Amino acid sequence: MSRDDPDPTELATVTELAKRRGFYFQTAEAYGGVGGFFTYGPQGAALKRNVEDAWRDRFVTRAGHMEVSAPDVMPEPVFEASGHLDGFDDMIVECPDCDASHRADHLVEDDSEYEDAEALGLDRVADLLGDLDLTCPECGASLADEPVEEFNLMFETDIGPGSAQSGYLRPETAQGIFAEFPRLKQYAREQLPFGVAQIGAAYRNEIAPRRGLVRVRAFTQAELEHFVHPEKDDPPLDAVADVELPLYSATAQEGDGSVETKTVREAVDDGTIESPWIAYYLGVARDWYAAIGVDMDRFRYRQHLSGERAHYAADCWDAETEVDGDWIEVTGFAYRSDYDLANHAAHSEESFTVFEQYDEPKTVERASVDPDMATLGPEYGGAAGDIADALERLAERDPDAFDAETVAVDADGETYAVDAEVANFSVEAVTKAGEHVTPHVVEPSFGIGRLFYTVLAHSHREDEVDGEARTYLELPAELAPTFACVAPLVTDAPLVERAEAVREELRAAGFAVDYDDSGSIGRRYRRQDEVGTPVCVTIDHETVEQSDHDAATVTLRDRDTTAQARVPVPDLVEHLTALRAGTDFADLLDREGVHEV
RNA sequence: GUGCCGUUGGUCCAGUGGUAGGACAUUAGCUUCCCAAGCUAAUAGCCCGGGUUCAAUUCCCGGACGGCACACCA
Repeated sequence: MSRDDPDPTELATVTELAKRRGFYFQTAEAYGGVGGFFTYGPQGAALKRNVEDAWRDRFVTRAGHMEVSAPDVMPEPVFEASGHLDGFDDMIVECPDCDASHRADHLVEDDSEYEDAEALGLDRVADLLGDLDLTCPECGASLADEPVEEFNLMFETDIGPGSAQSGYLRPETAQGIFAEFPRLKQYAREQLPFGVAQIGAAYRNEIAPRRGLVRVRAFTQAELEHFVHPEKDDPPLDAVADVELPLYSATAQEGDGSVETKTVREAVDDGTIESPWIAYYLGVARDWYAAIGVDMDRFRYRQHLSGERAHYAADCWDAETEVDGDWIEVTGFAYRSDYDLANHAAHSEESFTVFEQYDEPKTVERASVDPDMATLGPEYGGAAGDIADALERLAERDPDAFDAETVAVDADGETYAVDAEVANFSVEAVTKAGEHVTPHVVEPSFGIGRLFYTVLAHSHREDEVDGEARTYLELPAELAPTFACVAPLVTDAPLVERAEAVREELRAAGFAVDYDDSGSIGRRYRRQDEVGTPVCVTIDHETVEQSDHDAATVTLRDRDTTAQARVPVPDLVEHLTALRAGTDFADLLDREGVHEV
């Protein structure tokens, strides 16, 4: 399957397999189901966990970053600061004739000079619909007197009894990192750069959940917030310089261009990717996607068009995979500058900067005042405080003003002539040890559910074995929910006993092992194939008859090729460990004690 | 959220104004003994609420859920 050959039934195939084999299914089906919510079944939960572990391994452990776990519910002020409370609001107006609903703010923007109609508020936008004589784009009916309703994509909840405090289910995990930045920077000893990751649930009350796991109301995100110095930190580009990226640039999307493959280095040098940090992560992520089983023929990086880019993001790329004939966004890579930290700093009392010490302290001359409030207070009453502040600003701006007998300052709209002596003006040498820096943020934000869905779809295979149709999941061994299935060839007591012993041994060694002694061996192999179990271990008569019990051999059967090899039982753990780490089944045959069947 | 279509064992489907049938799957037994074989048997279903009717899984209305299109996707 390639992008030239989309399969419109892929969604149906994956959904059917998912339900039947316990990967995922709709939540609360017993109660009619609920839109946009899915429950991961036994195989799915294991596969999802393995995807998360693979992500953690690559983007946290190997990168030396830290991982945190914040609550799903955060208090309202967090989302006031992040902009979600306003920005996540949609202003909806319904057409009285055809019932189509539209974004009222967009209609106003299209027909007026306003660029951000949402900021005008509900009432004003409702008035504008009438003032501008706006009509329904669908049927042309007048929208003049229609009510404009607010729809917030965040789930709201009350914290504590009564209406004490409002909280929201987080619409992205990122804010749980930004809001805790003051603590996290302490932990990182204020040393840039450092990265903080989080894997967790996020919630959006989508208007129209769609297409299985693609658009849901509760989903798992894996986000990394890499805090870097705005000028001084550069990514280790050399590590990924030669990684080839399928890039679908904004220019290509606007013209008749197509996906162009460039190395990370080329894309940075020719300016296709503006931010070296983003380029770095596109490179790291590309190899990671390939490793977890994303089909690279059905993968691309798409640059955001200028219109869809958030205003704070200098450069923004999405990783997209093709499933069921459509491209879906699985990761967003954004250079968020200091947008988030600056906003939290403005809304809270905490400091969201790190203190960067100079190599050498710098001494600068600074003019300052120390107004004599005992004089100012009685003389100017309530204005005294503002006058003192004004004097201070004036000292910084225009120190010469204090040379005169009296100083003129503006406060509260009036000009006051203050005795220069009362201001206590002085110029002193101040030693600066460093400065406060608001870090910039590089954010790769992964949608685990969509990746999970992509991996399922892209690993799905159909072939024929001995004239019989077969379906299997070609999952990377590292990701397989069940790693091995142990099976007695037939249900004779000695074979069953031996098989159970092997099963226990492998489980004790840390493998996810299934056991199956039902029906014919072929049927059992097919069952495991369907959930992507990489290897089956079969105990046969030969196993129990072999005189040297410790050297008895079993059959290993490979999922992808159905090839078989005989290996001694004592070597099983070693061989399976190698397979799980990515060794090819064919390479097992070169190992001592192993032979082909 | 709007429009169209749909919802029948675990899964995929057929069908009916008098409460249902297949295929696959599952379980048990026989058989077979390294790739979904065969035979026998068993388990298991009409999305929810209201209406029309002697009788509704079937017809009508509403809801939930799903698919497609449009809208939406910070």
